[in-house]
Amino acid sequence: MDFAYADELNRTIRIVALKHRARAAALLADLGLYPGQEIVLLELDTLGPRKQAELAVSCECEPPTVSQLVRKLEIAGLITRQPSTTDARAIVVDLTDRGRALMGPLKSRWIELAEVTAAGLETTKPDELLSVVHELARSLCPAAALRLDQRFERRSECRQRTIN
Amino acid sequence: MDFAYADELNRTIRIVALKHRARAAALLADLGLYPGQEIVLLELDTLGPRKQAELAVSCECEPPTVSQLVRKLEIAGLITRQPSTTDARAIVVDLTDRGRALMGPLKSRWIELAEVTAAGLETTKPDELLSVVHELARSLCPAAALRLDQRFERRSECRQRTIN
DNA sequence: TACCTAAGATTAGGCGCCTAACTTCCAACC
DNA sequence: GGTTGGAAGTTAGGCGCCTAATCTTAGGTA
Repeated sequence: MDFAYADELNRTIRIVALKHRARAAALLADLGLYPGQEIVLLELDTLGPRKQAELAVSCECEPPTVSQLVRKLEIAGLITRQPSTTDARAIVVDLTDRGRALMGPLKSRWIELAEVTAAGLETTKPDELLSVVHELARSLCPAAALRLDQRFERRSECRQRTIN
Repeated sequence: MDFAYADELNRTIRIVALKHRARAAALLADLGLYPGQEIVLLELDTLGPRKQAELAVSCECEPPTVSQLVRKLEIAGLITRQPSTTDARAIVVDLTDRGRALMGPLKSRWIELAEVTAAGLETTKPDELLSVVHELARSLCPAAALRLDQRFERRSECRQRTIN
């Protein structure tokens, strides 16, 4: 691979990463959330109460990160942390009513973020976009991509069919 | 747009962002660099000595960020900071010999990062990959995408031609 | 000349994210 | 039943990145 291509690819991915996060930050700001926290909330909403260790896996970040995220979300009154009844080491995290009440607005911002992200597509179709980004994820972290596959099983099957 | 699509798109982009940065961190670690610093060095190498304000623009980050990056790179002995002769407010940053000596290894890691990133592509061709990611950048931050266009003028013209 | 807006840079403080090191507890094994 | 290896969680410290506020200087205008 030549340097020019590599440079452009790396730079562009970096910009997408930076700006996607910045957009998220702007959209989440008036909910009192910082980017990263929304993942935890969305996770708890769709999968139910979970131990922090499980959250770390499904949020694709390390235990210390989830530890801090969860602490601040608890202070904000959006989640509860209760020691597990079956494992004295584990802590089970769940949404509070305030947290659940936030999910509506949060989900609509989440959709808005994706819309803004895909708004400038001209030659690329939505399915193709998802396919390409997903291949990137698979390339950079097979384990994470696999977890994404499991989560979005039906859609990814559809994509497989249209590709083959 | 439905929530399932938005969720998958946002999550996947987030994972790509996280893992791309993690890969960069791993590759840069034994050069004594942290991700973010390489951009400054690459910038100085290709564009020559520049004021911090200019670096902030071309590195796509804010002045305080560049201020800290530059301070640490100076401590590391990779760059110099000298007050501008024409503007008493400005500081001109340049590579030292040690910094220049690092560019070879740095560029090869940069290529390696892009190779790893694109290694898992099956159905997507390199040009298509760049095109899609670039459309994402354009969508999220037109100004940044425009600056990328100027930087990689020839390649982006080629892409335009193959698309139209 | 004096003024005043804007630009360049820094500091302070906060966020997510990481690794390394530590504590507590589970569970399997001798 | 005591021992040991690993899992869950936290703390400490460091990184890039951000916004807001501050200071100094540049450069046009009254």
